[in-house]
Amino acid sequence: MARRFRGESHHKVDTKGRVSIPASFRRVLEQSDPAWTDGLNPELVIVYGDHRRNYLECYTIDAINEVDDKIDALPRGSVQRKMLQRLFHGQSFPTNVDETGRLVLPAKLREKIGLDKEAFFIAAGDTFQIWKPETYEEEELSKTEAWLDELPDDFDPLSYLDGTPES
Amino acid sequence: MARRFRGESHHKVDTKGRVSIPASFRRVLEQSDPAWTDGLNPELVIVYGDHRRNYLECYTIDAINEVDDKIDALPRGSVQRKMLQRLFHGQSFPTNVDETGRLVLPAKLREKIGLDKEAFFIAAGDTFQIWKPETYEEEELSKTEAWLDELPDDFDPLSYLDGTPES
DNA sequence: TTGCTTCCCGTGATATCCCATGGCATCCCT
DNA sequence: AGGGATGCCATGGGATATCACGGGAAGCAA
Repeated sequence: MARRFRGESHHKVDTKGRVSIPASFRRVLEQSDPAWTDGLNPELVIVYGDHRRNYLECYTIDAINEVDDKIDALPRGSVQRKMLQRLFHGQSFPTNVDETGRLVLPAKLREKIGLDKEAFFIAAGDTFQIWKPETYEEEELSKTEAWLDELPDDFDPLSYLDGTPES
Repeated sequence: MARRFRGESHHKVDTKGRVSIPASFRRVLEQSDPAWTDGLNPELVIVYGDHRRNYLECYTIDAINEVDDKIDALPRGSVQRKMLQRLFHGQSFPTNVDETGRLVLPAKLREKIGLDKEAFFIAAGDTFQIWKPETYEEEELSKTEAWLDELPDDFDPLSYLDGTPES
């Protein structure tokens, strides 16, 4: 397993759809792109998914290759394979970080998640996500809170790490 | 394995049946045509299939060669071999991208899938498909949704990748 | 001729590339 | 510990190349 993304931050989106990605994320993208060598710009794949997904998920080359390999392993013609191909091959956008460490998000993608002047980045293991800040706050934070509220006051999420069965 | 197609987009079909291929798809077609060198126009094979298929499936040269090899490996005279030959050799149309990055779809093919003024392109692994936009939206998107709707709200299709048993 | 197909040329709209700047954090020298 | 000097980082703007798309004219066949 290559390096992991870590952290969260906000960045401006300019009129051309350009947005700086967190500098630390760039290091991970570089390490996880087999074709990358010093001086080059790392590639990545943005999966935007169907209409109900309201954020962009960014995959390193290693991560997307892993997904592709697994899709290839599914039986040709199976529903699952078709669906996953549609999701990961069809509803995705391959791109690369530019010279100055930015990503350009096509209008289509910005509109899809309602991105305007600002974008919110958050790490998620070997991928990271791009959200419209308002969406994230309203939907995701409240979800997490609701989840935590259901648990006993003194509950420590860490206990999940050791294979505690789900509630 | 050569490069993969990725992404989806809409393009105009003019009165002559010409339609631009997504620029990124062209790069894949070039890489996957053994005869291609800079300046040339890549070849490809359009498989249109029997009457029940309502889209066109486009194969790179490498991809179609792979299919052909597999067909050749089947026992001569077997039903499977005959059917596959009919589908991939008979019901297909070899062509090439033109100078300006377009494909010319003969009237026969356009009529078969009801193509009119606009075409929808979507990647599917090592091939891509051309749909009449309305057909795709009505038939395929609803299928995908039905599939997703059956799943729990917070279900991630990715979990299929790790050998989760079928529901 | 009438209808296709093929080739060549033109054009507006993006997308991409290249260059520029202000703000921090770090390093280094004294 | 001051006080640059240095370098990465986030952001902006203009120039240029590419793309999607349309139209005309030549070639060819019925």
